[in-house]
Amino acid sequence: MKTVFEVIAEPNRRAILSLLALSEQSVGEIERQLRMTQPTASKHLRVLREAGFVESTVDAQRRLYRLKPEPLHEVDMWLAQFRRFWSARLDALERHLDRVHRHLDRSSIPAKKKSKDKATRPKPRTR
Amino acid sequence: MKTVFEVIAEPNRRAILSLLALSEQSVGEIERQLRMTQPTASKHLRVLREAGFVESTVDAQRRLYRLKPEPLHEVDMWLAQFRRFWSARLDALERHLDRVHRHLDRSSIPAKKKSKDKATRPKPRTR
DNA sequence: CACGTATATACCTAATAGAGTATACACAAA
DNA sequence: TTTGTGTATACTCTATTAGGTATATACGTG
Repeated sequence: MKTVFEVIAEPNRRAILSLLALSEQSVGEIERQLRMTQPTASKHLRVLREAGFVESTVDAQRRLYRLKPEPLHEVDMWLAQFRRFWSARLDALERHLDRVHRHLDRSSIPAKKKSKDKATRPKPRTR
Repeated sequence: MKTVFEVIAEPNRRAILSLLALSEQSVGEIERQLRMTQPTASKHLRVLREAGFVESTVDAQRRLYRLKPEPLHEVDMWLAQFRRFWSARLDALERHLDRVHRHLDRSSIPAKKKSKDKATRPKPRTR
């Protein structure tokens, strides 16, 4: 079975998920709103269902699909390890580390964050 | 160029990103830690670089790669539309809506959240 | 310069995915 | 039962992708 990341790599599937985030939809409604053929919609829904992103209930001839959040939550948790790189709180931390760094350098000229100061890089070496 | 979602669909690339979340690494360090051949590492790094996930600086023969957060932030923002499905705050909202719903139904027996009450579903129809 | 190290790239191949078309199946209305 | 509607699936075709091997390029050392 596909990983959650492979599942959301496909644009039509992401579109279906966004649609289902608004409300449950039948296959036909999805087809029409997203301008895809019926087999294409059904096939993507199958992938989403098998990966746990959606579930369906029968309503006469129709199948009503709705979102199940677990796999998306999993993606969210994977992202956790990177959040400090863009959260506002890190900006503050970075500024703090910059200040400390400049202090340790005893440089009177305030260094830019992206300083290419040779001394801070590991020595070239041969293995 | 690949979408951010296609980029992170590949497990080796996700592993590289996780590694770079810890600290910048040379190609050789990535190869060894993730047990991939050198060309494989270089090729994945190229994809990551072209999509803006990483940047590299030259250090003698080595290239040091480090994370750039923008594309991952983009994924995070895409997820926003789904967060209400798993956030604690929604649980409260759902309970609230359930209460309201039961009240409108004038049902004396507390209905379960997943009630399959026919009356709440759209009528079958022919187009 | 010759040689070793680090990385990038070209080329080939196998596997896979997604679209399209046709068809099967389930249900409902007449 | 016949017919129309809604959905799933089988089959085929094409394009893309990732890995492997070989090679090119850049740099450093002696």
